[in-house]
Amino acid sequence: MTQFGTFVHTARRSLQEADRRYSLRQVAKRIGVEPGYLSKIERGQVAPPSEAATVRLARELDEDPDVLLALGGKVSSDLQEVIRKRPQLFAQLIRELRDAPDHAVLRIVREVRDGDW
Amino acid sequence: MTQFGTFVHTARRSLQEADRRYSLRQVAKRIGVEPGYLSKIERGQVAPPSEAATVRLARELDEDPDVLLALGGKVSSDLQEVIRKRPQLFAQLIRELRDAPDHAVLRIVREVRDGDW
DNA sequence: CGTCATGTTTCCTAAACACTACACACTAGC
DNA sequence: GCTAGTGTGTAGTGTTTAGGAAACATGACG
Repeated sequence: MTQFGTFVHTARRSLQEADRRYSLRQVAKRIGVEPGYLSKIERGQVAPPSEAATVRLARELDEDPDVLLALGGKVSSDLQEVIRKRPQLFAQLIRELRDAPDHAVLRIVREVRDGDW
Repeated sequence: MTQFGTFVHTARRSLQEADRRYSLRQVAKRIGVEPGYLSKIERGQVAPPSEAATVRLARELDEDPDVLLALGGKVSSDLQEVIRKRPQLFAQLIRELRDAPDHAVLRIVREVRDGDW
């Protein structure tokens, strides 16, 4: 699970090259955690942070929150809520799509967005 | 969150009417928890149990595990795993379907099952 | 009456989670 | 050389999760 740390570290360093406001300390301050904690996160010395902190971090680093949450082994609670409201329906759908290729899922997304229901 | 307890209690009582093997104590024993604990669960005196225990309970009471998990405020970890493997794709899909009517989602499920990708 | 079996109550806890506090060592720039 | 800023190491904290143990009260029935 050090995927998370590496990803964050890399993303931050990359931003830091161009802008020194992306030091570990400053990022930590902006997302509201202690520097020592962020340091440990980046080096995988502790588990990925809470959902809230992960989302703040993703925003700060201009990364997709859902992706970062996934790397942290989590699923956004608003997605979970959608599923919990109609568990049978969504459980069925998601299991059905487990092995579907990306393009098939994408086609469905578009189909739905063009809202023909 | 006493929805969970009430649901379990009602389901168990209903089974118990026809079959006295569905006493609280016996069910507790079969799903591997202490009677006192199940008692508290049914009366909402404690939070819903872990995913594993919830699934065992659902099976025992012949209820849909996904539904019972939902009542307990959880989402099955195998569903979460599917999402975590392709977070952007599934996050998009699920958010798109948040307000879609049941029949629209069902149509998609069927479409996918008839696997035309 | 005694003894099962039922559900309930009280008290306790081990482990995991999500962090903070603070001192330390290094370096970069003026 | 100083100081402002950088990242790191160690230790400890409060909270939540997920229950277990054991005693208690009630009723059924043989």
